[in-house]
Amino acid sequence: MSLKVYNSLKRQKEVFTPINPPYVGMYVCGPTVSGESHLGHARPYITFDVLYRYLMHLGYKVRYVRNLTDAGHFEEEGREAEDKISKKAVLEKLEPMELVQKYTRLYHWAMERLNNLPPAIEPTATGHITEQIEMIKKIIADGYAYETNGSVYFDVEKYNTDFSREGQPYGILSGRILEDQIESTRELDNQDEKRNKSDFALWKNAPPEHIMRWQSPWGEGFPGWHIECSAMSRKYLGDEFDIHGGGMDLQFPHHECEIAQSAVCNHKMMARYWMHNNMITINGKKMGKSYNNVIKLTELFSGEHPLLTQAYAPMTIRFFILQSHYRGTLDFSNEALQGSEKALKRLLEAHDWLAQQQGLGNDDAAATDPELNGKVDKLLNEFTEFMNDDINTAKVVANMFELVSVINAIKDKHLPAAALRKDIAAQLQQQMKLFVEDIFGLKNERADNNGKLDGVLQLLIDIRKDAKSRKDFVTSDKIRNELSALGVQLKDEKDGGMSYTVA
RNA sequence: AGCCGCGUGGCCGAGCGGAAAGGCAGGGGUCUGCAAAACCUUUUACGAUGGUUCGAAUCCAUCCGUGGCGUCCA
Repeated sequence: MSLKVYNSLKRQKEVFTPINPPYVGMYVCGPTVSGESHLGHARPYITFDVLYRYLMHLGYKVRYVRNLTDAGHFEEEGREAEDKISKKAVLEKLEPMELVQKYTRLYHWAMERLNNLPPAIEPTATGHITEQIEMIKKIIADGYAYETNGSVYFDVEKYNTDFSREGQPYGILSGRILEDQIESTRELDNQDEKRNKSDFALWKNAPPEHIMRWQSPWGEGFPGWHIECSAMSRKYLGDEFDIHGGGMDLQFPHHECEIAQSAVCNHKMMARYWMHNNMITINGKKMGKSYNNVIKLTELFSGEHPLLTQAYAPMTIRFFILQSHYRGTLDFSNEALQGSEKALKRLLEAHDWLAQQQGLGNDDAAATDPELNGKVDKLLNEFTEFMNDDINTAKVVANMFELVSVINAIKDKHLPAAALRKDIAAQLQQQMKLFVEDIFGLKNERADNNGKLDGVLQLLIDIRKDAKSRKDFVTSDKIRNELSALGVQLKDEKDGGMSYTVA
């Protein structure tokens, strides 16, 4: 059975066939590092991280490219118009690079906390000005762009006319018809510089106070909003690559413009499979700057935001996102996050216990419970089946929980461990580890302290056991309650054992 | 205006033509010195109205609500 993904370009699920197996090229639109990442940004990065991990698990050699936008229309968050910023930045001697570095570091920190693997290449727009200029020159030379007052615009109408004949009209990805849009575009700055309203900027002339500027054949300026992705994906993945991903809101105009620019330069549809994740909503609305409903990742991790009743761990966020399918909207609320927090805790505790077991299962297959074996086997096999069906992590999670019930039943001896066949038990351990840790990237966030904490707690557990055996409940309760107040929960187990979890 | 999309229990979410996954919360129970955890068990749902079909949450139509794009934003 092979992997199928929903291709936005074709509006249907398709079998994934790489252009040059076993190599896979994947480009995902990264953040603009002029501000902090928020919960909404976490979704595409987690979604495509899981896809990246899954593709590698399938044996593909993946080159994952995710850009950093650090040039162009730039403003630090919390401030207003661009020119004000530039002026203020000049007055305060604030280097654009300072902003970029600050937010890049924060972004990398958040990605690591969310346990997203770093992409193979993380190119920056400022590092590829030359490539962008070269691409723009080529587009002008071919007659699909024109210069006005030091700015360069892409001629969308000409492109649409010519490339429609090649079966690639402008709007092919988002299903828009150019004629329908011409009437509908709103007023923008410098609209009079464009031949048509639907034209978009490839290069913008920089006004004197603009602090980010580069020399170009058209004077000092900065690149347009879409050209970097065309230039950088081409440089690192070639004229035609396998997967292009990003948020649904980028489909139009960003990805549409990328396609047009690349098509002029390479005469190819740049990517075969276009994958778009849906939005995270908060009270039903997209989380975004313009709605003033943004919860930054730092705020989420610390709990410091008026909309938050508590802090949420990065793994809780990751799990919350994986509990839904990436193409559906996901609605944020404290109640939902709290639900995920508890669910994840239960999943990881069962998973940890399972991972520690040795020699689980019964050698004597005849003495095992065929119904149980069949159930576990089926649930495990479906992991792959669901992932192959357009990365349905929600269904995989559902199966994981059915297995958690089985695992806990064995742990608590409600089910005899001997009911499970040896090979099924081994498969259970192997598959749970593979999917929970390697593919979903979930891990216990217990602080790593070289086992010192564990030693200390083991001592307290021994003292408590001792006290209990003497029926000295004052002492045993004191240990339990005071540890609880410190965020360490002791759990008495069936066989007289004790374990703990750190909140 | 237009172009896409969505509306499933208290909450979050799968399913997308054949008896409504899973998680959280709530109820009852087992276990426990008491708890917690765990396990068992259980209440509650397909926006509305028509249609197609032997059969619809799933297809079609209309309506209502709502979101995204359209404009910097994942």
